[in-house]
Amino acid sequence: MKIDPQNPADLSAQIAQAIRDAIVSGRLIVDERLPSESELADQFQVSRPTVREALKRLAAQSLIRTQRGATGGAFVNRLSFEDAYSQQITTSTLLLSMNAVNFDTACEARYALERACAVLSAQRRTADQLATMRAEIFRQAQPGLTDEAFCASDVAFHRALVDGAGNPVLSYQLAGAVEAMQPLMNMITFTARSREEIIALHSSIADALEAREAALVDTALVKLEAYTRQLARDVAARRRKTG
Amino acid sequence: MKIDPQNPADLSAQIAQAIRDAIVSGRLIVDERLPSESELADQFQVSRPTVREALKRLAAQSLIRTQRGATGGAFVNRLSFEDAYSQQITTSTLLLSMNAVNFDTACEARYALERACAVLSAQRRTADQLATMRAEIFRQAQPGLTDEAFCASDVAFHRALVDGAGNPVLSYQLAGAVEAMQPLMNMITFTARSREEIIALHSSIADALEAREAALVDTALVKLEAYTRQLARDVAARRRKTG
DNA sequence: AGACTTTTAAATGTCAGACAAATAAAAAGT
DNA sequence: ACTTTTTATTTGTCTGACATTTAAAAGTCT
Repeated sequence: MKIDPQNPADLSAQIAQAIRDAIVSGRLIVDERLPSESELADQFQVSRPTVREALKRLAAQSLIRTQRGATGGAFVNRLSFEDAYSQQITTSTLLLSMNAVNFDTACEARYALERACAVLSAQRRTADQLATMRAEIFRQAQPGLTDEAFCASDVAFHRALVDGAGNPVLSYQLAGAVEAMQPLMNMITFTARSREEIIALHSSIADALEAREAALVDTALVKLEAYTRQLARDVAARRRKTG
Repeated sequence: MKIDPQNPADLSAQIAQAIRDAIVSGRLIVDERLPSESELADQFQVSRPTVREALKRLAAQSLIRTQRGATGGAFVNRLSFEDAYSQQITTSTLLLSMNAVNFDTACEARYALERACAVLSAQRRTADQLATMRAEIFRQAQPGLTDEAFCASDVAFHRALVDGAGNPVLSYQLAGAVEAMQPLMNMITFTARSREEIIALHSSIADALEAREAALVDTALVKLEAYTRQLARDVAARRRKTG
């Protein structure tokens, strides 16, 4: 692991990249302890604060974890699916909000991915996952539920649907797409009437999954997508009128 | 923006989180300049190195960029799709390699997502994207092509297919899935015979896209997935025998 | 006056050395 | 043999300084 002191880029960025490469290439393995900060400073011929900046960069990506104390230090972190989820969610959320992604575009992407899961979910969903979905539908039907709580329940419902595919890689990929859309969905304030319609569609999805009918799940999801986009158009139209 | 000095967590992590929250919530907007490191140190009542560690954490997530010089400083970064791609690719790659994800699981996820794109791609692919795919197929047929180059061309082919959907959010989501699998794919050393088969399937995909026949694209992708998994099984079986 | 050069100020990047706090192992004491 | 104390190591933080980059301000020449 070496760096180029002539490189105009930050030393801490170069050091972080060198260590990152070592991890990705497998030269550093999971749970292996990195040299102490002082040793790294010697190795790279830089000061300890510079090394620390590099290590913080890696920590921000969950590539390492640090422990204080006698046997402490920086350890290569096993990137868990959970860590990956949360990173993907922040990235996706920012991407959508900062680039002013069209609602239709985000919606289309989300349902395209979700329908891909639904086929597998119809084959493999567990009784437990189905029960989760039914419970969320029940919660959604409660009168007096706030918009935020309704949306959160919606996310939980779809999360269960996605997890039903029994493929953690798929779940990870979709977590970002589904959750990142929540702020956009929150902008669609639901009337009692539109909630009813959504709950009905959720129910037909659950029914189809219970019967393991992939085609029916797909149909219901297509309808739900169309309805969601319709609601968004209505909100936009109302804004143009009043605003 | 405040932090809790009693919190046992690292001050730099707390500060990073406080600024991150401000960005995600929109209190800090794109291209806005953060206070200088010294000013932040005063605000948070910590030293400048601590502030710097926090800023490096944010820089590692592409949330800010820094500029030196008189009018320099840290600026809120517009997270580009490209930045998001590369982050997703490293995360996905590590996730797959560190968690010893089953090849079948990764493969299933990848093709499920890709088939979701293919439907849209059949409707919207441009002549340019189709030409890219044909060019990659041509490259793949060159004798003497290394395994690495063949795999890279394979990635480019599928990338064009995904981009054909004309939905940047979908492209972003899939970049990780497709590219992260390349190391796993590289483990399947392709014989001349299996290359032929893959090229034939690629051609049928391109033909179907040219004719805008979504169903045919889907069929070809299903075949390609089945064949890929078959190849992986063969390699695994051969390893058990010889190793 | 206008164009060019030099100076200056502000900001990040880096360094050195120090102390605090946490932690586990080693040493001491009961 | 068990408990307590000490000690060494490592990360976390602070202070202060200097280097480097950069743009604006000041100065100079035509």
